[in-house]
Amino acid sequence: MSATESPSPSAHATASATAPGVARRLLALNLVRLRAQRGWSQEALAHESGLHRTFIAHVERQVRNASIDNVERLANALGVSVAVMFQPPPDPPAG
Amino acid sequence: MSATESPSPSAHATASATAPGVARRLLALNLVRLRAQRGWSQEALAHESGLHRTFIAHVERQVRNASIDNVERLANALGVSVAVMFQPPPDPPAG
DNA sequence: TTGTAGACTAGCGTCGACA
DNA sequence: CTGTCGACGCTAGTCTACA
Repeated sequence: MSATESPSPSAHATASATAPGVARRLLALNLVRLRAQRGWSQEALAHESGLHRTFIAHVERQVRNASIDNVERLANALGVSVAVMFQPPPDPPAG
Repeated sequence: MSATESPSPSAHATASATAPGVARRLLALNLVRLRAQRGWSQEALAHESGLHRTFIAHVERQVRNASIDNVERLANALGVSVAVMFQPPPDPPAG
């Protein structure tokens, strides 16, 4: 592991990188969207994911930063992959 | 919001769904892979992501369940999207 | 049905040190 | 350079209750 060959990797903040909070937003957006597609209520999703109702509400409002373990549980309840939870919206409303 | 139209959505545990812990594993796998591609050490990635060295080590060993905010920071440091962190491996060595 | 507040527990995430 | 233990602060996550 000769990482010493690695030159100075920038500083520690790549401006071109993703903006902070996008993950939380994407998660919330996809969460509401997917949940609406199932026609489930927050309570239903909470039951399916085995989490609490208040927690689901907070995640959708982006007032809470969920952990991987729970994000996976949410995706699992929605029948989707964990990766799609952070996927950008399918496409904007064209009409 | 007439979620009442939604009948019994299974029970609460879809066996066909993703197995528990895949997210943690995928994150660890991609983390090591991406980090190796950059030729960075755990310490370097820790510096880039603004996180602690011990935390990076734990995540790679799957002994820790990181939160979205930190996963995004990791992906950010690696210059990739948060979704790719949970993406399955490209493909195994065919040789 | 959903949002929010308050209190509580469990675990995340940091730091320092050693193998 | 990397893995791991001990201690500590902070907040994720739960539960109850009200608007």
